[in-house]
Amino acid sequence: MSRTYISLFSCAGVGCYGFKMNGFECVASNELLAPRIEVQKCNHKCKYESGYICGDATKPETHQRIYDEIAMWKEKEGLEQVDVVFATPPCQGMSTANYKKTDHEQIRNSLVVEAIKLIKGIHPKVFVFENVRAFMKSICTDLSGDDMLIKESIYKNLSEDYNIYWKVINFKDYGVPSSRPRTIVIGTSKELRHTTPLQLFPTRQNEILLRDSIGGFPRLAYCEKDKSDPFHFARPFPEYMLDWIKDLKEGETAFDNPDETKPYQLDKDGNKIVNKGAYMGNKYRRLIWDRPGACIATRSDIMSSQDTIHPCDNRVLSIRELMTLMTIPNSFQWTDHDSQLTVENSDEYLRDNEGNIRRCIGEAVPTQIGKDIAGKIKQMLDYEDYVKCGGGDNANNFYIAAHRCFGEILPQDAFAEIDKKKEEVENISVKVVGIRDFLVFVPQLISYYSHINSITIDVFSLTSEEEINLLSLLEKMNIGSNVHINIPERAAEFESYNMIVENGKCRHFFVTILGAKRPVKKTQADPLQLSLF
DNA sequence: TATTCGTTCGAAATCCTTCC
DNA sequence: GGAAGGATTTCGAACGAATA
Repeated sequence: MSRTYISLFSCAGVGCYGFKMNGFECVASNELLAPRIEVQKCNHKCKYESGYICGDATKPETHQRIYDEIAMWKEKEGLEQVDVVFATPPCQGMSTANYKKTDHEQIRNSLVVEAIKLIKGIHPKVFVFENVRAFMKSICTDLSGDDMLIKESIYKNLSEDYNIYWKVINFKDYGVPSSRPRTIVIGTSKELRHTTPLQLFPTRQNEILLRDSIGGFPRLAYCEKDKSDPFHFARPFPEYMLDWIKDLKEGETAFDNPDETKPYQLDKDGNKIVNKGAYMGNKYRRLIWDRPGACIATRSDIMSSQDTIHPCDNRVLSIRELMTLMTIPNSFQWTDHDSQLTVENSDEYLRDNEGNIRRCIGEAVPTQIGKDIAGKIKQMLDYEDYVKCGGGDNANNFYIAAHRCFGEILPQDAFAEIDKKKEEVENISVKVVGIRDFLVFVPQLISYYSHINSITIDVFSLTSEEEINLLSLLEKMNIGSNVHINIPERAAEFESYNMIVENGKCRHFFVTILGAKRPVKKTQADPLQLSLF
């Protein structure tokens, strides 16, 4: 049977399309707005029509419809347990682009609580939240009725059953050609013996420049349409605005123009009012070819919104260009008759739907991110099944080793400290004291620094038995060519480390320690640790 | 300093009902 | 059937705080 998932606050299903590309079946998809559900239908997201659940997630009947759908799948399809719940609750209350947010946004933030409720009820093998950078630090009203951080609410309600790991990453570093800092929270059921959240995060990739992603698209003059693609056209705007933008170089905003070509508005008497607030530096601004694209927002249709102007044409980006910047494949359908749309017959359709499409793109999870995470989930769940059915368990990676040893991933306070430093490093050296600290921190460390040139880890304070077993484990493992693990006799006289991990916590971060010679203390490993090997 | 899954506002367009 | 008038939705542009 295919892998299954349920998506909550699914918008147009752009991120979910990545699940589909990995062969996942959608059991139920909940979204408030009907036009967005229609887009999902065009892409045949759900196997059954009843899987498209258009309704308010705060209403009990909406929850019930999701449970009914699961029950139907259990009966008809032999579903035992939903594999994934993928939730992307609305983020307006947390977005920093929304300066007019008020306290009532907390009500909307609390939609995340509906997702938590559903995850508790559905009990999937894995859950994934995707949201804006401030997600975990925002306040919600918890199931208990108390106001607390979303992070606290997630841990309070779900950490009993799930190992949880979260990171803020910028999707431009993960195969998406436009900037998009987002929080990813992944939880894996503690019933899974071989999977931890660390393994399911997207894989870091080199940045993709605007030139390399949309540079090859046909250039378009004012109001011109590409004859071969109805979604690639220069959206019309008033002709007088051409003077504002036609001479802009990449990265320049029309607000820096001389007075005669500054953006203006006419008042009731027909007098020009020149607009220039303190924060208008990215409005009426041209994008830059040799950088990744800017974050795609909901109002990509107008030049007065943020970073919407093409690097050299006098127009905003076309729908097709936006799709490319959000890694939405051309096979993704916005209507049930995409293939019949032509430049000649698309005007009416676009008149009615362009706004919706652009908003959907601006609120989407890039397909590539959904695809990457879904692919990793599938791989690990297949492995779980393989072992369960009697296949060999090679227990050959750090994540599993740490997982079995301690049963859960430690809280991430240590890594929050690293985040605070915000230093771009190419090489790091780490001293780790003791097998326990090694198993708890090194997997997270390697995951965190997977993109850098080299990670050198010196491990101290091992018993002879631990040392032999660790060497044997290392031999079997595939931990990446940038990771070097040594078991030296003692720290070199003038050795310096970027980080020392000792006594169950990271005590120093990026503190260079010269002459860090310490007595090697032999400790007795406890039976649990030994049983690992 | 640069950036951001946005909201608000007025105005225009569209929809809907009533009346002649 | 079509004009008038009101209700609702959509459109175009303006606009700033929080965060890193």
